[in-house]
Amino acid sequence: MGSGELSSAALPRGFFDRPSHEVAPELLGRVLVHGPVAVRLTEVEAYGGPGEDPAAHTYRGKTPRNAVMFGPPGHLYVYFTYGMHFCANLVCLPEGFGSAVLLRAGEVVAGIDEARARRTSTGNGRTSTGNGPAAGTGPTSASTGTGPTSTGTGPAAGGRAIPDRDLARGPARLAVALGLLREHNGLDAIVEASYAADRRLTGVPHGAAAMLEGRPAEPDSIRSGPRTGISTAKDTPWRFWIDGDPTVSPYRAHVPRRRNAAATSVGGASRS
DNA sequence: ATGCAGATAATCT
DNA sequence: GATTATCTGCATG
Repeated sequence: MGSGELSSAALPRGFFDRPSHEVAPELLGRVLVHGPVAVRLTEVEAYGGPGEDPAAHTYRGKTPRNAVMFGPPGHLYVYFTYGMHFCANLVCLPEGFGSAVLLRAGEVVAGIDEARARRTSTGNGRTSTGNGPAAGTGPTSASTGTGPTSTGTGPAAGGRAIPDRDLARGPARLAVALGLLREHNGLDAIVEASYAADRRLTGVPHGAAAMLEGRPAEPDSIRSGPRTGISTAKDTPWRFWIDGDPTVSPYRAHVPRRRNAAATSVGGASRS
């Protein structure tokens, strides 16, 4: 069916009206659409509610930042972290319960040119550190998704092109590829079934999001393990991924960032 | 292939 | 003031 991925039905809100650790594994293989870009989820992490999950943003209760997590299910919780990155979650359980699933990685299945442009340029608040805008002229479409080709096409002299598998490999990269920013915090990812039937979601308007059924991952292919980048609750195996999928991000243990000795010194006469 | 350090700002104590 | 649900480039083996 060619690009059949985008013609799958929309997920109902009830799908997210469950504990996040139950929703998370079933989210693998599903497709999140935002404007022209669609991503097939291959890696996610569940985060629980107040008092039950020390690693969750909601552990200490409701605050202005995590308010969306306490709202109705199926909405996007987008937060800013490390002074430069956005990460996207899908809210679970009914209003009043603060839990969600962090979207850690996926495969871009539509709008690959747009996704690459966002990841390449300084587009979404990304600071182009070392490499400049690369002046990349539009590479070949390769919209079929299949075909591991596209390697040979000129990556623009001077700057190497981002491999397809890395476009949404990691939570911050996934957010950039989908064009999710602060303003999309709270955006509803559940669309009306009638809308899905009429438009077939082949062209979700810019600014709108939609969760599609996609093709759920085979249960036998799902793996689980400890969550990434957290300093607490390291024994809770609430990270789920599709075994063998090249877009799954490598596991990285949390490393306490080495503080600047001068900054922490109490009376430190440390001169720089 | 693996490891480290820097960037950079909102949020919470 | 410390921490952070991270990414990237550069260094080393």
